Amino acid sequence: MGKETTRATIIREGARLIHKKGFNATGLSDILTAARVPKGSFYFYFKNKQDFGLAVIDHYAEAIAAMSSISLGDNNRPPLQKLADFMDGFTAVFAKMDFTCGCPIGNLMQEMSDLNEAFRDKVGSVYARMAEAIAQCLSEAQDRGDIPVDLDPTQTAQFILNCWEGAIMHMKVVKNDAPLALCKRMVFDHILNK
Amino acid sequence: MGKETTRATIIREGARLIHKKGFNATGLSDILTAARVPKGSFYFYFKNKQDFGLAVIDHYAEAIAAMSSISLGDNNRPPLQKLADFMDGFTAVFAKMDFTCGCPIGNLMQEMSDLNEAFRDKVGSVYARMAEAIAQCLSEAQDRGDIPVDLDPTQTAQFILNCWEGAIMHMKVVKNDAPLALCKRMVFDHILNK
DNA sequence: ACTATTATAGACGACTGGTCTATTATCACT
DNA sequence: AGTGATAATAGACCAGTCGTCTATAATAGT
Repeated sequence: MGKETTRATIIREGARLIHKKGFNATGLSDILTAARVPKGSFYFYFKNKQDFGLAVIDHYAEAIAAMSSISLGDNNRPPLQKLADFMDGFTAVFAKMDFTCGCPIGNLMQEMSDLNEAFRDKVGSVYARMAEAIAQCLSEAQDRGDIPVDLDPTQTAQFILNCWEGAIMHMKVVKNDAPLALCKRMVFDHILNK
Repeated sequence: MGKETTRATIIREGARLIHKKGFNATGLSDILTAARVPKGSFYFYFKNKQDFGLAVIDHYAEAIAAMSSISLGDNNRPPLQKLADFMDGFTAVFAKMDFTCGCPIGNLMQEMSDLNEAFRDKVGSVYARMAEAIAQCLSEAQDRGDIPVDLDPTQTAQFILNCWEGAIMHMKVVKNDAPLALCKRMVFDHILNK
């Protein structure tokens, strides 16, 4: 890979700032200063701020997919261990950021769903893909008899992801990993426990 | 009393708009136009926008407490029924708003925790009080032998509230009550089921 | 070497944000 | 009623917003 394109730099810096401060609280000037790209270039690469925001969501989706596949994609481990690794992996990432920022997709779901239909559609489909990845994992666990047969993998995955996002939200307030640890324990002890 | 209402009107309209669009996306002009209060008056009643925002959080706290006590405060019903009523009550409110807006406290937790320490402290304590109300209810249920003895009411309440907030967040994207219904079912079938 | 295209540069405008000072209306009390 | 204090309003103010525009520089294709 050669050097990063200007467009990619804008997206990367924009993603970082939007993750930290939210979409509306982040100005184009902030982003362009951070990316050391002049304002005039921005409108060469993007139609407007919304168009740019949608590209940032794609960036988040890729980052989350990459991060998730480290744990959920490791088929040398049993499915429930993959799910535990998934949670532990993200917990470690959040800890490294001092429990700030939270989930970029979750943040945009909250902030933008009622403000912008295009955002809502896009974050919704990213969220659905995250749930599918977990559902796939649960399905494998069920095939091996590791979790109860009466659990619907799709529904259960959806619930677990929602719990997890709720825990992340709470984490942003208390600034420690207790909500994440609690979520993991409750899910494994009471939902996935045979 | 007349002076009180002007201030109260600003808070009420501000709370409505901030609930709908978020704190940063809501301008003072929007609020003051809606409240039919001239712009100059605002800084007579509030020190600045942050000071105003904190007052709006208090307003939300009161509204949520009032709404919660309808269900959780009705001691003629068994505790688990109170919790079910609590969920059903909020589900009905959300349905009436076409599943927009979500939880005003949850929204501000997401949006403001990393932007403003005073907001973080205040929404955090409101959130804690919500969890305590549920914990109290679970404790009653435990005393009656309605839920397993090994459940810690405080921790369990925290988990349930986080799940619920995660479900609300998801609701805002899918625009139906499925995440709320799923949350209720999973909590009652797998966490509180003896 | 000479156009076309791609990309950079940043001034500029129309508008909105929150904030503040000056001014007017209202009230309590002699 | 007249006076002083307080309640409330009016609107100026400027920094900052997104977005547009024209001018310039670098690169590619013939």
